[in-house]
Amino acid sequence: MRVSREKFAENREKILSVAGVLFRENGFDGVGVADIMKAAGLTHGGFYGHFSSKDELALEVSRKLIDRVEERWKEHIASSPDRPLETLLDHYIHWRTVDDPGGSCVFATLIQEVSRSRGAVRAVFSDGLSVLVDTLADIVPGDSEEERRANAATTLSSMMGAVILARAVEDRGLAEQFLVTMRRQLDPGSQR
Amino acid sequence: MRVSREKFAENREKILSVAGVLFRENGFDGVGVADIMKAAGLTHGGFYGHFSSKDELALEVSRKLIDRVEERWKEHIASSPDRPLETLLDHYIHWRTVDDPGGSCVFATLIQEVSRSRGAVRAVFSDGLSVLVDTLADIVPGDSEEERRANAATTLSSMMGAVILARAVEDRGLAEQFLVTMRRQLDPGSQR
DNA sequence: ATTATCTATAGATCTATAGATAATGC
DNA sequence: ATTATCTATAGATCTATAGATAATGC
Repeated sequence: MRVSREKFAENREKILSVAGVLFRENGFDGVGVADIMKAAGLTHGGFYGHFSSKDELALEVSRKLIDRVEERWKEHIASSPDRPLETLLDHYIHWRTVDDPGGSCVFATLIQEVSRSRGAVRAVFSDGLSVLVDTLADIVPGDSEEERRANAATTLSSMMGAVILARAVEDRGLAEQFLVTMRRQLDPGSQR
Repeated sequence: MRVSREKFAENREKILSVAGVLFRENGFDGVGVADIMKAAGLTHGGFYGHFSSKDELALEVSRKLIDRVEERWKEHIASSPDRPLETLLDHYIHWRTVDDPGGSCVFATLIQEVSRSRGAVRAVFSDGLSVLVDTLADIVPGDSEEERRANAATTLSSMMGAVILARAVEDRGLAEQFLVTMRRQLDPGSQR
């Protein structure tokens, strides 16, 4: 079944898209090429017409998902010039994020697995975090550039830490504690 | 080759111990039974005389490593009655933790993988986090029990978040930023 | 101390699965 | 792009045996 150039490109996007969800839900090691192709409505063997290996797919997906996080953050910030940090925090520290790992921030789902690895994927994640710190440094409170960068670093750790822990606990009340409490603490209107 | 009762028990502990390191370094899915047995100086087949499955081993190892974290935290706290939180933070938010995933806090290495799973291992991790919040609630500042529990939750997220991110970035300067900045921010002597 | 029994381990093997390749078809 | 196939790997099982433990005897 040969397919048009257009359909080929479409299939490739579909593979990238379903892989993005499945990788975030199950980890890179937790999904197989066959699973991904099945979810994309294609057969196993066809995969290698699009990507030379599962690793290459992981790299492309990582790039795409990290770009998406960066874009989204910038959109939230741009959409609310008078309270950009509050808007960003409202979107990030939220049940939606916790309950939909397959559709939210890659870092909150895959950082640990990636940190154990070496190579291109790790580098992409590492750079992505660096960009997020830079982005936060522009909207976080602080009297000097240095202080703002410091605040950006703690804010990033805290945001992601809260979501990661909220996902880990089975007690919804405790999970909520992680979210609500952190949201309140990071609010620049309230303190610090 | 039969082995004395004592040696048998010793072998079991050795398996648990090397598995504890290898799991933290590579993830549960990242090490095989054969790898673990080899590291323990035994052969693959012998494993099933000690544990009925890899899952059972993962559960025992999880229990052991989580108990160890709880104990360590209590020791740090007991060792320094006038500044328990500072002492705990000094030990946790440290290069030692970042650079030795195989020998430090299980949560900082395996939470994401475990969060994706269901079953006994997940439950053990979940309960473990709950215990750590309780532990922190006793030493964190706050005017009411409620406020202390809230502070405990944010402190836990922040501590772990900082270590997780510090491990993820390749730039040592940025990693240090995550650590040093968070250590300073969480210091009860300085603010909040 | 001898003999019989028991059992932890080694090593081989089985089965399922996963990534990857090759042949075929349109 | 499909379908079949290949190869490597991983968890798990099986069998034989070294050698520890238990029962017996002096």
